[in-house]
Amino acid sequence: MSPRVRFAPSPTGALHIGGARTAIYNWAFARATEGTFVLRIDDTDAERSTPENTAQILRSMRWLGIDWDEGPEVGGPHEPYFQTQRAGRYAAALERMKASGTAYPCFCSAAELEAKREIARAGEGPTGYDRTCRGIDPSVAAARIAAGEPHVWRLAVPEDRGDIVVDDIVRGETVFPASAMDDFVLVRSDGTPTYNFATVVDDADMEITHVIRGDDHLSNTPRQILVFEALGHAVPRFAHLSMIWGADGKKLSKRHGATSVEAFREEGYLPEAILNYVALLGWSLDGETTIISRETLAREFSLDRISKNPAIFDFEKLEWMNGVYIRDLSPAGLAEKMIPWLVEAGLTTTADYEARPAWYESLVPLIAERAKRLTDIAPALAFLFTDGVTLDPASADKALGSDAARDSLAAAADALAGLGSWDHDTIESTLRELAVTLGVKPKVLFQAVRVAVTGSVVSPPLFESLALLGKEASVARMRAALHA
RNA sequence: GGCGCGUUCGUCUAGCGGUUAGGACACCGCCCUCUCAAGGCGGAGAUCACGGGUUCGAAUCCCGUACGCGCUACCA
Repeated sequence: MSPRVRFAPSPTGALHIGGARTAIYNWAFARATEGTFVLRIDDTDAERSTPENTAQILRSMRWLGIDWDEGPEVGGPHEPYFQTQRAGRYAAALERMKASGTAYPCFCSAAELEAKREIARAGEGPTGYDRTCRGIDPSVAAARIAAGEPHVWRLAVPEDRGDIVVDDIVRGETVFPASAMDDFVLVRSDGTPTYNFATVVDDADMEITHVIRGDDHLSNTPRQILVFEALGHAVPRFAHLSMIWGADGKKLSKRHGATSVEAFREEGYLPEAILNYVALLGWSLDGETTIISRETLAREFSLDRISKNPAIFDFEKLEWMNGVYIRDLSPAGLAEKMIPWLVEAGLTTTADYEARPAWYESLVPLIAERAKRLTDIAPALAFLFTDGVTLDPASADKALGSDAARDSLAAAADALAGLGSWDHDTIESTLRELAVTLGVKPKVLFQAVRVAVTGSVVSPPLFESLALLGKEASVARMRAALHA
C-alpha cells in the first residue's frame, strides 16, 4: 500500500514557519514515495478558528508550491476535509466505543477535577483523572444522561494494557508507562470531539499510514494509539519533528521577525528560497548540498534523514539563499517579480511594464546580483524613475567635496553632452579617456559622476546606469549637482 | 511533581566503532573590480554538554548528571 500522509493545520492563525515545514515534509514524503498527500483542516477549536485563516493557509501553501491530492477545494474520497463538518464520523466512532465498552460517561464537574488536580500536583505521582465515574453502573449512567445531566465521554484505558511503545521514525523506540495514561476526554460536554479523539478518527477514516507532525505531539501519541486500538484500527507509523526556535532558543515568535509564510512573502522572499531553507531546517540531502530545488526535494526526500534536534531559525542564511534564487531567475522572470514592488513604491505602473517589457528586463542585470530580497530592488532602481535626484549628503561630501572632483564632473558633463551615440561602451571609453586627459584617477571621476547621477556613492554599475537613464537626464543631473 | 524528547564550530548540519571531525551561512584576509554586490582563493572557528562505563579503539553503544524543550486541559 502506498503511503498516505496528511497535514492538518488548525486555522487559528496564519501558516507559520513551523507548520510550513511540517507541510513540506509531508508533501515531499508523499511525492518521493508516490503516496498521497491529504490536507485536512482541524478546526475543532471553534473559538479561534476562522475561514480567513483557512484561506490564508491554503494561499500560503499554494504560494510555496505545495499541492495536495485530497482536501479543501480539490475534494477526494474522504470528504469532507474540515473537522467541523465531520461530526457524524465522531459520533459514529463514539457509538462503536460505547458498544465495546472502551468509552464511558463522566459526570465530574470542571471544578471538582481542578480541585483534584491541585491535590495531586502537590503530592507525588500522576495527576491524571482518578476514574471516579468509570465504576458507575451503565444503567445508572444511562438514567443520569437521560435526565439531562452534563457529562463528557472518556476513554477507558484497558486495565491490562502494558506499556505503550511508539516506534517513532525520527526518535526510535520510546516507551510510555501504561500507568501514566489516564482516561482522557474524548467528547466534550457540548458533544464536540477533543483533538486527540478527532484526529484519530480522521486519521483512521482517511487511512493515514504515516503521521508526520511536530514534536509537541509526541506525548499525545500513546493516547492516540489507545484510541486507534479501541477503534480496532491499525496504528499508523509516526515521525515527530523537532521544534524551530528563534535565535534565543525560545519558540519562534514575532519578536524574532517574520514567522508566517505570508510575512516572508511581504518581505520580498521567494517561495523557492523559503521552501529550500525550511526543508533544510531538520533534514539534509547528503550533508553537503544546500541548494535544493522543489523537484529534487520531491524526489529525494526521506524520513530517515530527519534530524532529532531542534533548529534555530537563521534569518541571515535564508537571506543569502534568497539571493541565490534571485540570481538564478531569468531576466524576464525577475522583471515580472520585481514589477509589483516598483509599482508599490510608486515608481512605475504595470501598464508601462506591459508596454515595454524588454526595457524592464534590461534593468535586471543591474540589480540581480545585488538584491537579497525583492524589497531591495525598488530603492536601487529608483533613480531611473524620478525626475531628478536628491544627493545623499555623506556621498556628496565624499565624492564631490573637492574642487578637483567638481572640475572633473563639469568636464565629464561637457564630454558626455557632446556624444553622438549613447551606449555603454561609448560612455565608458569617453569617461576613461577624460580621466587620462584630466590626469585624475578614473575612480575619482566615476564616483563624482555616480553621486551626481544616482545620488549615492553606492549604485548599480555606472555606465549601464547612464546608458539606461539617457543622455539628457544624465547630463542635466551632473550639471545640477555642480550647482548644489 | 510525573512522563517523554533533545544536546557536534556562533547558526543549520554530515558523521551511524578506527576521519587531519566534512559542508553551508555568518566572520576575517587576499584576488577580481567604476561604488556596492556577485564570484574565486585562503583562514580562523567544535576538548562532539558533563561524568562514568563497554571496547584494542567511542562524537558514534550503555548508564547517570546538568541544562533546554514538550505533554501532563472539556487547546490544537
